[in-house]
Amino acid sequence: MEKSHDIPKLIGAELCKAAESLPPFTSDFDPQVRAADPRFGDFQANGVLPFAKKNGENPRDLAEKLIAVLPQREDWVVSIAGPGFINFSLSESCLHQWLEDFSREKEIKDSLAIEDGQRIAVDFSSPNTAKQMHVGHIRSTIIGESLSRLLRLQGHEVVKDNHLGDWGTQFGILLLAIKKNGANLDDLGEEPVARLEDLYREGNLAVKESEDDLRQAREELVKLQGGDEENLRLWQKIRDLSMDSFEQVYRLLGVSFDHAHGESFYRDQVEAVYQALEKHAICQEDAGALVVFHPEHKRFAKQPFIIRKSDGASNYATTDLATLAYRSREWKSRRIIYVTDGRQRDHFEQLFLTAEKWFDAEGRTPPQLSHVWFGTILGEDNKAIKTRDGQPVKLLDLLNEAIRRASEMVREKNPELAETEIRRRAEAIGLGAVKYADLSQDRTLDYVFSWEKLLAMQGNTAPYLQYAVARIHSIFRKIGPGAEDLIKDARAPQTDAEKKLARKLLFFPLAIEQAIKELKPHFLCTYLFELATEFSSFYNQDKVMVPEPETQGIRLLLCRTTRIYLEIGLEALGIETLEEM
RNA sequence: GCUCCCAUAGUUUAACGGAUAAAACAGUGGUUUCCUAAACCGUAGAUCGAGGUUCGAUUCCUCGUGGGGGCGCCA
Repeated sequence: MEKSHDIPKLIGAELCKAAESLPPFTSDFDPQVRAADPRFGDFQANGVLPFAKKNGENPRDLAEKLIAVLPQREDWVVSIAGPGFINFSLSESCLHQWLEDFSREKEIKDSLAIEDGQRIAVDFSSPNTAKQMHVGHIRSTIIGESLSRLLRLQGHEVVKDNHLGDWGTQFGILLLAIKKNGANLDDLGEEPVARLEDLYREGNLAVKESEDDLRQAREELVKLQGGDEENLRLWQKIRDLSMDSFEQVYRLLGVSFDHAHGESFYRDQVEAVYQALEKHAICQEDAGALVVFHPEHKRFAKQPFIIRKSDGASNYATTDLATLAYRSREWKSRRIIYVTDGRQRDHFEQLFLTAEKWFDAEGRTPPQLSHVWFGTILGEDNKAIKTRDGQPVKLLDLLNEAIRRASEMVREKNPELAETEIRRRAEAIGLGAVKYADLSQDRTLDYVFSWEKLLAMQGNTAPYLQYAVARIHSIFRKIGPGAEDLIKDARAPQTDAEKKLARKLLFFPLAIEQAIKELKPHFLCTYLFELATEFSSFYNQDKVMVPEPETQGIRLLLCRTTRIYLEIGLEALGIETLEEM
C-alpha cells in the first residue's frame, strides 16, 4: 500500500472515492473517520449516519452499499455495526508495515507538514510595561508559544509578536510619579520594575485625590505623545527595564518572539485608520467620539466600538486596527491569531467585524482572524486575580518554586549528581509541570490558582511523560549499538501489551491535527498521556531485554517510536525532555 | 436592562451529535532478587433541574436554578 502516516485520512479518502459514483451520495459526504473503541476495531467512520438522515435514507442500507463498492484490500477488515457505523480493523501486517515506515523522526516530521503552509501571525503574551508579570500572564504566554510550535510543525511560517501594552494613559501617571519622587531610573535597586509598580500605585492614588495631580498627569501624557524628549527618554528606559524583567521569565519558559512591537510602534499609524474608516463611512461621530456600529449584528448594533475618544486620543481599538493592517500589509500575514483572555471577546469580535468591512471597502481580502481566548485564573475568592488590591503571585516566583520543588525530588533520587545537573533537570521537570498543568485542560475553562495544581508531579503531569521518555532512553543505553540491527529483525506485534501500544501509536497524527484545527493544545496533552500510560503498562508487562532477537526487535521499535512521538509532542507543547531523571 | 460563557465521581478534569461517560488526585487493597516504583495492577464513586429535536444528547434548542464575565471614552 502507499505509505500514509495518517491512516484515517487514507480511509476517508477511499470512502469518498467509493461514494463518488454511488448515488445517493454527493460530494458533501464527510466520512468522519475517527479512532474507534478497541471493542469495535481501530478506526470507525460515522459519516454515513448524518448523511442518511439528511437525505432521508436508511443508514444501515447506505453503509452496506458503500462498503460493497469499496475496493477490497489486505490492510484492513471492514464491517458494519449498529445503525450504520463502518468499522475498520487493521491487519497485523499493515500495522507492522506502518510501524516500520514511521519510526524515525525525519519521516514523521515530514509527514506532519502540509503542502500549502501559510504565513501566520500569532499575537500572544503581551504584558504591560512598568509592571511585573504575575500568574495571570502565564496562559497567553504558554498557550501562544505552544500553538506557534504546533503550527510550525504543520509547515506554516509563523511570526510571533509580543504586543506589549507600552503606550497607554498609565504613562502620564507614572511619569508624574517618577518626577515628583525624583526617582532615578538608572538606580531603582534590585527589582526596578517592582519599584516602578510602586511608583505607579502612588501616582494612581495621587491623581484620585488631587485635581491638580490629575491635570499634571494628563500634561505629562500629552508631552509624551507630542514627542517631548525628556518624557520619551524616560518612557524608553521604562520599556527597556520592563523587557529585561520579562526576558527572565521568557528565558525560563523557553519562549521567544520574532517581534515585540507593542502598541507604541503604531502610534503614528492611527491617523491613517481614522481617515480610512471615515472615507469608507464605516465609522461615525457619536457623543464626540469616533465609533463603529454594526447594525446587522445583534449586540454591536448598539454597543459601540470606540476608535477615537472624545478628547481626540486613540485607544486600544485604534492601535489594534493599525496593527492588524500592518501585519497584513508588511508581513503578508494570511492569518492572525490573538491569544488573550476571554473577557476581551467582545472587543475582538468588534475588531474583526470592523477590519473585514475596512478590507472589503478597499477590495482586499482580509486575513483570517482568530481569537483564541482562554478562561481566567481566579483567586481563592473565585474572582479574577487583580493587580490592584492583593498581590497576585509573581510569575517568576511561581517558576522558581516549581524548580525548587523539582530540585528536591531530583536530588533525593540522585544524591551524587552535580548541582548544575540537578538544576538542569529540575528546570525541565518543574517548568514542564507548570506548563503542562495549564495546557492540559481546555483553554476556555476558568480555574482557581493553586500551587498544588500547578506544581503536581504525579499522575497526569509532564514529569510522568518525561519519565516515560527517560525510561526509553535508559533501555537503549543498556542495549547499546546493536539496537538498530535488532529493530531490522522485528516481528509483528503479538502480545496484548505490544498490540495495544502499537495501536495507540497510530493515533498520533490525529491528535496533532485536532489540536491545530481547534487551536487547543489539550487534545495533544490527552493523547500524549494516554500514549505514556500505554507505554508504562507495556513496560511493566513485556520486558525488552529478552533472549529472542525478533521479540527484542519489535519491542525496541515500539519504544523508539513512542519516544519520538513523546518528544515531538512535548516539544510542540514547549516542554523539555530528559535522557535521565 | 441587554448580552456572553460555565455547571460531569469527594476534588481537578476528558469525551470532535455516536456504541457500556474516560482519567488523574484523594480513599482503599496489592506489586520491587526483574530494562528507573515520578511506576504498574485491582477496587469504589458522576452528567444541575424540567421539557424538546434525533435511530442516538454530557454535547444541539427552550425554560428554570446557581456561578462568573462584557456592555461609551482602561487594555
